[in-house]
Amino acid sequence: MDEKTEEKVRARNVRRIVKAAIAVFSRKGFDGTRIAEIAATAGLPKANIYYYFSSKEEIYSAIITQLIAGWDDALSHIRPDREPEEALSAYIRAKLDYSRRHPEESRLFAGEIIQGARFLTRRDRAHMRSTTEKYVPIVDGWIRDGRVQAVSPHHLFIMLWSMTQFYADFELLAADALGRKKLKAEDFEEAADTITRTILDGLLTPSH
Amino acid sequence: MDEKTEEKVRARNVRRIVKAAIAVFSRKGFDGTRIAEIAATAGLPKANIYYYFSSKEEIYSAIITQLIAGWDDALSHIRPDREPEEALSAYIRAKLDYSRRHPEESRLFAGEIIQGARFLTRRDRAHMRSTTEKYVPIVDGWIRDGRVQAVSPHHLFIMLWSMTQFYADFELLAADALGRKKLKAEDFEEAADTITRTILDGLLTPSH
DNA sequence: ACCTTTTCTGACCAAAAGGTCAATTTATGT
DNA sequence: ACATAAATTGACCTTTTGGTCAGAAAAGGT
Repeated sequence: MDEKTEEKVRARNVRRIVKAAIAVFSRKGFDGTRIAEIAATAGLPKANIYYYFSSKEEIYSAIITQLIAGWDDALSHIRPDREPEEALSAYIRAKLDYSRRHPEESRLFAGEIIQGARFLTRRDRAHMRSTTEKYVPIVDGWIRDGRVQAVSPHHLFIMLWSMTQFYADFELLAADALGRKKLKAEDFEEAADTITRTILDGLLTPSH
Repeated sequence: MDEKTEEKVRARNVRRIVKAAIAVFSRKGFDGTRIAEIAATAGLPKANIYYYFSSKEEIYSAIITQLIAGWDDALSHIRPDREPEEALSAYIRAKLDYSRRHPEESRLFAGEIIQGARFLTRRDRAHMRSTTEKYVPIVDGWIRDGRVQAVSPHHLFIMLWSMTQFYADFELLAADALGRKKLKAEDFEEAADTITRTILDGLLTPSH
């Protein structure tokens, strides 16, 4: 093995292929993606792709599952058993930050959902569902304690999710609206501020 | 002509084809769509499609342009030179209502943007841009008059757009989150209420 | 009735794309 | 050094697909 890295050949190539696949799938969608293009991007001959993956769908599904796990990691450090103000503000920032740093994965996933989640497994869906449900009682608790207005936690999460995703998934529209060619880090900053301020002001009960 | 309708054959078939194409494109995306499937959905032989349209791209582009015009119509009756409360609340409801009634077009457009707006013409983009810009000074005026908090109008529009689109574009996620199989009209109602209340409470200055 | 224009459609084609395979090369353990 | 397993790859196959076309059938006008 004359490679510098100690990494096993298999692991390295799988990683290369997945990375290339994310780039292509996110730009072209599942149907628009050509295995030949993934191969070219990864710098491998097409047949070699099929040595590691048995089909286009297998690559795609692997990416989706890995991506959902990534979201968990990104959000797991958020401890919502804190002040609603802090917890929500941290959530918004973390989510927006994740969208900014992983726009390709974000778009890939968005495309998958828009087209009916053809390859999203039952397990993946259940996993997402249960993650949401974990946070619902916390918000309900805040409402019971009179710390936040009585809103549907589910709709609240949908609102937060939609706004934070938008800047990555529809970057093109957001950039157009802001008169930019491409979004900058400061645009994400301003987005976080605006969302946080508006939502929190609207949500927190006057007494706080 | 032994058809009952007075409609010209050409107009009728073009309409049929476009309708079928919207259904298929929205589910499969541009690359995933097969002309044969559009033909089958429209109840016409494939070759007949090519009598009316010269390529797949032509059908697709026609739909996109028509769709953007539709948005204008849906939103033109909103007169934002009213109270911010009324204007924004009407905007949210109209936009959400449009999303609910035209989910296919909505998703078709979302897919197009996510994949880099490959077929969105310069004119279409400019048109969208200028529509946004038309509303910016109004919000700025509200801020100057101290009626709403000082927020970036652009980010505000992005927030409104993202939330109202979400229920159509990512209906699957929203339905999962709400524990439904498919969104009902009442879910859209509740969404409108939640969004309106939260955003307005956060936006309006305390004195109002 | 006759001519012109529009519409219709089965058959066909070339290119593209997912996937296969057998033969070869490279790594690994002993 | 040798044997076995892992990795590589060009050539190839099959199916799919966007698009074409020539001739037939309706429609429309006079």
